[in-house]
Amino acid sequence: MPDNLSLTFSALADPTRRAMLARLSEGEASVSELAEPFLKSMSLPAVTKHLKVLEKAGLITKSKDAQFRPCKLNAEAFRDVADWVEQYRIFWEESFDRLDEYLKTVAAEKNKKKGRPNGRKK
Amino acid sequence: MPDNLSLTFSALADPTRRAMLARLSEGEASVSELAEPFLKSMSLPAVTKHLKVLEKAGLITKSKDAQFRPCKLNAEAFRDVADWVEQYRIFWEESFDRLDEYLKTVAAEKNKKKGRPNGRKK
DNA sequence: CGGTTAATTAACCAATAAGTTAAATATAAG
DNA sequence: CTTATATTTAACTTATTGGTTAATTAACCG
Repeated sequence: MPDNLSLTFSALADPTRRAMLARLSEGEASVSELAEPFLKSMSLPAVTKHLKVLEKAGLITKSKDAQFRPCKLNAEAFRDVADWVEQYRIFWEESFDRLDEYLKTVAAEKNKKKGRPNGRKK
Repeated sequence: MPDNLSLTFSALADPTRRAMLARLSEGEASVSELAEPFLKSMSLPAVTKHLKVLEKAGLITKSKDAQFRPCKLNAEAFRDVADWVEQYRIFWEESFDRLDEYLKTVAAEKNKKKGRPNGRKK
C-alpha cells in the first residue's frame, strides 16, 4: 500500500490523466464529457479506470447528478505536490551562489557525523 | 515511449526514490552512499535500478570518480514539475472567491461553444 | 599481478498497470 | 414497464515494475 504522495505522483504519470485534470481545471465535467477527447483512442471503461486512479490519488472527487457523475479537482492533492516540490526550489531557481552556499552549510553540519566521502584524490 | 513529464512523475512515484532525492538535496553522493539506508531492505542492484529510473527521468545525473559514480540532482526536471503544478495553484490556494470568479470566466468563454452540460435539475 | 571495492548487467519472477470486450447497474423518460 | 443513456464491473491479456541472485566490469591498492 503506497503512501499518498506515491499514489498521487503515480496518477500524474500519465498524459491522459493529466489531460483530464487540465480539462477539469476549466470546471466540473461528467465522465462522458471527460471521455470525449479520448474515445477515438480508448474505450469508456478505460476512461473509468483512469478516473478511478485520479480519485484514489485524491486528485479529483466524483459526485452524483442523476445518471451522471460530475468530477472536479480536489485541491489538497495538488497542494501536496506543490509542497513536495517546493523543498527543491533552491535547486531549480538559478541562483548558483545561494545554492553553493546552501550546500556548504549542509555539508558542514554533516561533517561532524562522519568524515568520509568528500575528500577526493586527483 | 512516455513523454518527459510522465517519466518524471513516474520516477517520483516511489518513496525509495524520493528518499534518494532528499539525500541528494544535501549534496552529491555515490551509489553506495545513496544505497546505505536501504541495504537492510533491498539489494544493491535494486538501488542501481532506482537510480537508473531517476536518471532517465532527468532528476539526477551521474558522473565518474574512480570506481565511484557520484550522483547529483538535476534542476530542470524539478523545474518542470514545479511549472506543471503551478498552473493549478489557484485551486489549492484557498481563495475561493477568486476561484469561483475564475471558473465563471472560463465557463462563460465555453458557453459560446456548446450549450449543454451546466443546466441542472433538482 | 592479485585481491578488493564499487557498480552494473543478465536472467528470472511476481505483482501491478493499462488496455480490451461483454455484461451489469442506475437513473431518466416515454 | 420498456427502453435509452451514463457509468461501472468482470474477466481476461499484455507489458512494465520492482525486486531477487549470480556473474561481470571497472578501478584502485599493496
